Formats: sequence, C-alpha cells, structure tokens
Amino acid sequence: MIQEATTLLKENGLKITQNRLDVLCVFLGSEKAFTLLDLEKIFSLKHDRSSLFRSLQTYYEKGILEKFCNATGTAIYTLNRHKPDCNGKSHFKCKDCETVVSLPNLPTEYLQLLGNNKMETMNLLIEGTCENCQNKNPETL
Amino acid sequence: MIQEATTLLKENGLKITQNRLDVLCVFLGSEKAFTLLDLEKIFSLKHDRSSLFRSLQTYYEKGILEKFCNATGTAIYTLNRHKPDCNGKSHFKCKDCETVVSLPNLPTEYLQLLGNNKMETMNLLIEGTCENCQNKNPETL
DNA sequence: TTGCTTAATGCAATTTGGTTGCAAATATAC
DNA sequence: GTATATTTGCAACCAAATTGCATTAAGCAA
Repeated sequence: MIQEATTLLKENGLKITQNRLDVLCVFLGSEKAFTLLDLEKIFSLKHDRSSLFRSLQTYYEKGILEKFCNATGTAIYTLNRHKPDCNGKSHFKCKDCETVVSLPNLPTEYLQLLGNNKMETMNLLIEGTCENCQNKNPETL
Repeated sequence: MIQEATTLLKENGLKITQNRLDVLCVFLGSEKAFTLLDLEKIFSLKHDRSSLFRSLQTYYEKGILEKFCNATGTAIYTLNRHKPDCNGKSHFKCKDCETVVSLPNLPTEYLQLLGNNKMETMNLLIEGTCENCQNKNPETL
C-alpha cells in the first residue's frame, strides 16, 4: 500500500513525505470517508492538523480525493475511484459504518428539468444505512 | 407582504415580532436564497445575529423555509413554495443572481441504483447560471 | 555524499459560521 | 392594564477551516 501511495505521489509530482504517505494510506486502505477531524484523531501526535488539512487539500486539487460535505456542513473526503459515469459529485454514505460509494451521474432526463438554466457544479449526498449495516442491526428493520 | 407574513406566523402559532416579520418579508419578497450572514448584513443594526439565527431555525422547523448547504458547507435558506413532487432537498441556485428554484425529487429509477442501501436523508444542490443571467451576460455564451 | 534550494511542516493564532446562557424586553391572554 | 411565558440582545463559546511564519526536510546537482 505504501508502494501504491508512493507511485500516486510521484505520478502527481508531489514530494514523498511521511505526512502525505500516512494520509494517503488511510484512504487506500478503506472504503470509508474521513473528515479532517477523523485524521486528527488517527494521527494526533504524529501530524499537525494544519498539515493534514493541507494534504487533504492537495489531494483534492489533484483529483486523488473526492470532497463533499455532510448535512452539518463538515467537509468529507473519500478516495476517487474513477468509476466510469461517476463525476465524483454524487455519493451514498452509510451513517452507521461510514462507507461511501460513488453514485452514477444524474440521468439526463432529470437534468433536462433545468430547462435553460445552465449547470456548472453539483453536489449530491444521500445518507442512510447500507445493506451490510441493516443486516447487522435487525432492530432497525 | 406584511399581511402575508403576519398570517403565516399566526397559522404556525408563532408570536408576531419585528424580527420575525422582517426576516420573513425578506424571503417573501424575493426568489433568492439567503445565509445567516446575508441577513446579518441586511439587518446589521436592527437585529442581532442570534435572533436572526433563531428565526431561521424556527421557520425551518415549521416548514416555512427550506434549508440546505452550499459547496463550502454554509447553510442556505429559501422560501418553501410547496411545489408538488418537491421534497425541499433538491435545488438549483444561480451563482449570479442567487435565485433558487426547487427541483423535483430524484427519479425512482435513479434511486434504484442504491440497491438495498436505504436512503434516509439527501441533499442535492446544482449551481450554475439561470436563463435570465445568461441573457444578461452575452460574454458567457 | 554533501550542500543547496525549494517545498512541506508544526505551531500558534485567526477567521468564519453556528450556537447557547441569561437577564431584560415584549407579545399575548386575561 | 397586568401577569405570564416567549423572544430578544448581548456576550461568550464552540467547531471547523484556514493562515503566517520560522523551522525542517525532500530532492536535485555538483
């Protein structure tokens, strides 16, 4: 995984630093989404918040991470898996296990409802309970 | 408009206060969306931020305003126009004139892509340029 | 390998947006 | 008009994001 991270950094012309490797490995090793606060907790002593923040920012700018915000307005980051037909702007996030999956782009029939209003950016977040977590918690059925 | 505001307040069992009337009239008199900061600027001397905040909160709870958040996570409020098939969670916002329109619910075919993942909440914001503003600014064509 | 140059980091401080406790002011019911 | 409960303004606080700057470290070239 370190290998994968190193390659990604090189491909993007970024210096290989411990901070960047650590942060990237968190994402490479999980399907979850993380906030800056999550990373602060993981690396409380090892890395400063501002450095973690700057790494996330850099990764987002390079298209390595996707970024969106939850209902309370906190920024959430997740690995960009470059799924075809996914623009990285539509996600489903499980409130229980925090797993995030990218959703396909909105159907053109829906976007036609915009009429002559021109779309430039969009952001869709659907939150709920994923299949796994529903099965784990029978009381929620 | 004051009349309309007064009626709305009474219908919702809310006391008629200057703060509430002022805030509600901002929304009744416009198709735009406003943040707390916007209202602070409008009423800088007349009303305190906390009172504006509480009015917005109350209106949202009563279903008079819709609330969602923009790309940077700031809460945005707009009048709930009770359009059929609109759940108040999908919006188009013009980056230029700030006009907001509610969009219909996502099509069921799209939601079926969630599979057995169960949706509980959602938030869709599409930003761009509305028809009017495109015509006003020919250089963007 | 060493030194050089530029970029990244840690720390402290700041900004922004949201939120609360409490005393004073005010709307409504009587 | 008066009593009562609600709302308001103020100040303070909180959470998340962001920045300036001195220090440190990465990577290139000699």
